[in-house]
Amino acid sequence: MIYSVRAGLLQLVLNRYRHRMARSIHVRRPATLASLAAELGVSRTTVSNAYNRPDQLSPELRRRVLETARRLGYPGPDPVARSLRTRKAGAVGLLLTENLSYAFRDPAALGFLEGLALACEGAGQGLHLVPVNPEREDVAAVHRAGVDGFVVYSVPDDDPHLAAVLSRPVPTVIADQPHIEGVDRVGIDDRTAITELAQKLINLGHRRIGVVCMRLARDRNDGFASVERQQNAHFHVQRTRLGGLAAAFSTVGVDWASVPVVERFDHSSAMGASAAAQLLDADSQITALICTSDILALGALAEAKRRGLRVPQDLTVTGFDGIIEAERMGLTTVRQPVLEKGKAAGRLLLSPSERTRPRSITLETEFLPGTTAAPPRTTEERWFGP
Amino acid sequence: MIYSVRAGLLQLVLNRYRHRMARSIHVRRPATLASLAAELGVSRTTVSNAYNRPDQLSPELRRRVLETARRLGYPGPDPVARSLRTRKAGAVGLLLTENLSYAFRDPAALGFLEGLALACEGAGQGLHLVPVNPEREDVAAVHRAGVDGFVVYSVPDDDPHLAAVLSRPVPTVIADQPHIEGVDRVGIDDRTAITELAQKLINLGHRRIGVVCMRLARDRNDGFASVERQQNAHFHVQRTRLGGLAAAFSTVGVDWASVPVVERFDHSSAMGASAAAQLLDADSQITALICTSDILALGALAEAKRRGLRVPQDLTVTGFDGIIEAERMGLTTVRQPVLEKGKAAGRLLLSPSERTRPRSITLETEFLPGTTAAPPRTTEERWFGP
DNA sequence: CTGAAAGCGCTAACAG
DNA sequence: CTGTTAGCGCTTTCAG
Repeated sequence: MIYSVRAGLLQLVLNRYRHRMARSIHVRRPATLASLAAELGVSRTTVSNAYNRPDQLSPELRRRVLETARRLGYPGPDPVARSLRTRKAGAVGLLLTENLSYAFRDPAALGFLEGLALACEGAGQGLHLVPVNPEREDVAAVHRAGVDGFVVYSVPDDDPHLAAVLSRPVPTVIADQPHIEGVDRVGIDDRTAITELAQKLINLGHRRIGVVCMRLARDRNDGFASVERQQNAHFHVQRTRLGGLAAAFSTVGVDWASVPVVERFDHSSAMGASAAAQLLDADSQITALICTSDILALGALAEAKRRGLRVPQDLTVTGFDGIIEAERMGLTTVRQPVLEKGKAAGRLLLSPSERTRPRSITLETEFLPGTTAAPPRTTEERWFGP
Repeated sequence: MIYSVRAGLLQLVLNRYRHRMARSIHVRRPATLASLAAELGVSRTTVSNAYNRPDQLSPELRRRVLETARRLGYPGPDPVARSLRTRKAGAVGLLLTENLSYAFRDPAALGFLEGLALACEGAGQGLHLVPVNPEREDVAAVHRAGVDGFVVYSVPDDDPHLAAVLSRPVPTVIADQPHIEGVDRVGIDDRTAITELAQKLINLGHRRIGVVCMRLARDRNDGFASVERQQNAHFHVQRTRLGGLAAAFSTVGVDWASVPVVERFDHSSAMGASAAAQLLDADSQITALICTSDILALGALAEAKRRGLRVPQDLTVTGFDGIIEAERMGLTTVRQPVLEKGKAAGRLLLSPSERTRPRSITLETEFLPGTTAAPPRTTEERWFGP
């Protein structure tokens, strides 16, 4: 069986290797490029060339070098030493706000990650996920990362990890937030996108609204957010979306200070549901719930259902992002091209960075009408039916 | 506003930094630990200590060092040089079969990734995703990765990247497949799990079955898989599951050679659907479709629906993995703890590797009855209704 | 096609 | 608490 043969071969290679290692550990001298050269009686350059520039030596000699390498258990040039010498690590670092694992839960972050991975793959670059332990502020991990550049995905303005990244002498691209002058950026026009959405609701007649948003700062505040807190939010995206809503609704006479905005630290649909509940409990006359993300909106939808409120007849709910699940549910939302965003970030970082930096890429968003927005019911309808 | 103040500060730091860089690029001599020491009139050790062992020098001197560093635009010890010296990269490499981006599509792979990321995070280690361009066999990326160890996730027996990983003198853990003697491993007992599932179907009375499986080798074969191909499959997991099914059904007199097994190269529910169609077209008397993954099973479910076949009354469908979507659909399947698997892989790699290697961790699986399996209809029922 | 020289930037003993 | 000494393992001109 072919399989057996191949597996057997692999096993063989492996055993031989382990054997060498066991010995080298003992001898305390794992083969190195220099020792290999010595053994062969050639210069280090030649051995190096055997690996990196096959055309720089005779096939015969190259064969001999490689053969001897195998015999001595030399695993090829050490990547770290090579990186030090060439000043190239062959990898880009990725910094995320949350636990690494958070990114694997949020569809929008996942889309971004996929796009970025695609770009890296295309360029043969590794993707180094920087471990950010949310408990202790372990900025050290940023300094330890051997990478040629960083992509920073959606962090607060005052993130210490971001500061650490910027202090490193490598190119950096920030996705979404924060906006920092002089640093390459890729994102969307949050202001325009949220304004369009707000206008739709305004046109439908909504004036009494409630807002559910993501965390506004690094401190946890699961509850109402004052106007001041909104304006001082450390997350550019949330700040802009709230600001856009405020501006839009103000034009039709809504006093923003009277609009309840509920914030949630953790980004999950369960939090969206509890936030919606808090809003509805505080003011049962609310006709529309505007959520700054689809995840939260999905939770709001669930809460509405739990209360027996029909959407959109009794309550309008909107989201933001355009994740597949939202689309499947017919959520009224704004779609942003997350995959493209990731690719663009990668391209920006890996492209031959001309001296024309900083560069900024703003991707298009699209309003998705969905089926969860409708004109508000009048008070009468509320009591006596449509 | 606090925000403005902080943002302003960051901006300041940044500008100063860019300024230095612009200059250093010109001078062609970015500050280094040595130059900093010279400037300060102290030894390199002292500067190094200022960063790595704060308790080894007076607070005052340390302050001076750090202050001068800032002034000179010294970004702190170069991570690559440090890695070369300390022989620690502070990161683990992850090798996946497919495009990096594939992992972000498959819920099972994603769960594994999350678990692994969690483990790395906990240990303050970075996670270096190795770029595997499926087109060209770019084994070089494996050699270029500056990591302290590798986790290999579910690759074929003869994967050249795996061979490259094993040739590197760092610890390695293989998740799922292949099984290689002498290499640490974490996985499940596929044989037992699939046997339990097969037994359930057998007990329900199924004898005429069809099987949908994932790719069996590195070459594309979207169609029926001969028994020989099944036995020679280069993917241990698929080989074992098919083998388990064959053994179980043979005990009740089913001739495995007569059981149609359809293979699909790409792992998607669309492929599951087309495979199911192929099976049903070939033999309309099939009473149960056994799929070796939930993704494929979900597709089979869709195809059954498309044909107006009721599940489980007209057709039994089973999966494998226990992804959330499958659970939501009530799929009869086997759940495996993917998150735990990832964590275990990370722990295994990062734990103080005693000389008791190789180690192997086998995680428990759980049969999920679901609602997509039922006794087959008799031929009479098929024609005349229940 | 091959070799000699010159570090890349840093840390780790081990003495003071 | 501070400095001296020695490389980590490799690539890269620049000559032969």
